[in-house]
Amino acid sequence: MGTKARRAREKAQLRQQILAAARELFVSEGYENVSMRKIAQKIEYSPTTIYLYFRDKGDLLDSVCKETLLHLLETLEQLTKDKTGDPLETLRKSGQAYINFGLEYPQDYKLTFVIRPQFQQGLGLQEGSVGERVFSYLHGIVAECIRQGRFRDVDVETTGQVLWSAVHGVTLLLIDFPDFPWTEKDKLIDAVINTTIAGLTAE
Amino acid sequence: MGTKARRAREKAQLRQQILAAARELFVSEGYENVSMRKIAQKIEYSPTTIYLYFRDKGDLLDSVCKETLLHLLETLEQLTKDKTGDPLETLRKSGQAYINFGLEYPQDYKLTFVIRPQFQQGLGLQEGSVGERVFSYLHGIVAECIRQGRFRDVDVETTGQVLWSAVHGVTLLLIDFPDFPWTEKDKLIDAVINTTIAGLTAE
DNA sequence: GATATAATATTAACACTGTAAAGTTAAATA
DNA sequence: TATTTAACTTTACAGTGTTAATATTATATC
Repeated sequence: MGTKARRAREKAQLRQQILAAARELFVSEGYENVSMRKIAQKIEYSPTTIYLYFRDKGDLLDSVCKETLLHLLETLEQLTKDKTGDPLETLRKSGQAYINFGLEYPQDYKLTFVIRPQFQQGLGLQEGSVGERVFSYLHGIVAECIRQGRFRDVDVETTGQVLWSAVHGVTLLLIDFPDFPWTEKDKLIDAVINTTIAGLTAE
Repeated sequence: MGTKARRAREKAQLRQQILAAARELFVSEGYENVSMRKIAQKIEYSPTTIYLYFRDKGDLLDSVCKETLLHLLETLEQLTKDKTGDPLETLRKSGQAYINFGLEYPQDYKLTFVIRPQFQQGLGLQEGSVGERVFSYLHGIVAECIRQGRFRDVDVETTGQVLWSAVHGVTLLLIDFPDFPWTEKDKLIDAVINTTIAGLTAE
């Protein structure tokens, strides 16, 4: 009596196929240049079939972004499997990883942190959401730095938000203004991270 | 024989009227939710008349953003009329002013620094452009700080870009994620600016 | 195996989009 | 007054997200 299970599996498969097609097109053509019809064509279904799996185009975007956040979270957590070591160093590496993620998948990053808040609402940060988990990851590291007395300010929230501002800022600028006469990219990234951490530790 | 002059004046007037209508709608409804027809209706002309004054919707956006950059530049320059005083303090005030500008006109800021690079190309930074003038303003202050030996790094470009990353980052985050549990807004802004400047000055 | 039922996919339609081309009207020049 | 020029509008096209109605297919029941 596994037909039911098989059907569910097939349904999930098609859903995933739609999602993959949507992501590919969003990334290559830009969210607003992708029509439901284009996505449908790519998966060889009629346009309205998509609506059986997703509420609307915005829901499709939401789902793509959720995957991206999960990917980011995994990338970050991978990095800090070895809990040992200086938390300041962990923070530095996490910042690097965050920025690198953004630059490696610039369009995915923009979809999640720019386009989505523009069309939908902000990040879903409700209890247990992926977004919330990314932040508690950051908070964990920052809290450990504070616990060891490495930071001037002892406010985890503010400190975390300052860090986020810095990495988000440089990531978006590098993505959005590729023609700007940046100093050598890696030098700039290092400078942003070092400056911010130095500013937080300075007595 | 002032008819020609009057006609030119009228033409410029209508252009300005279109621009004003476009800005109002872009700001209140969002760029992608504004149609040429809506703009036309607002100024009580037919939709295609706009095309006699602007190449296309993107050109309209460009022009709106150029005005915004000019407004930003004036705001910043206003602030530093009195050249006296600590350049570090000037930098601090400029950072504050930049962020405040973004938060006071969030949609205009996003149009210029997010939407435009998405639909058109980046900032127009060619010689003498408004964008270029904003940057040379920043460079001037940073250069003075470096001249007085206040910064660790002596690279004007990198230092300027680090500062821009910080203020751009926090501005966008505050605009894009209004529901995020930010620490008190002014506290965060102060923290970003103080941290960055502290990081740049730390020995 | 035939039939009823449920799941899945499609077709047709609506009101809207940016913008190119052609047509119309009013003003300036000759 | 006739003609050219400028300003503006009408019409049209190909495309958009999405809903409602319809059709098709696969499963469950007899």
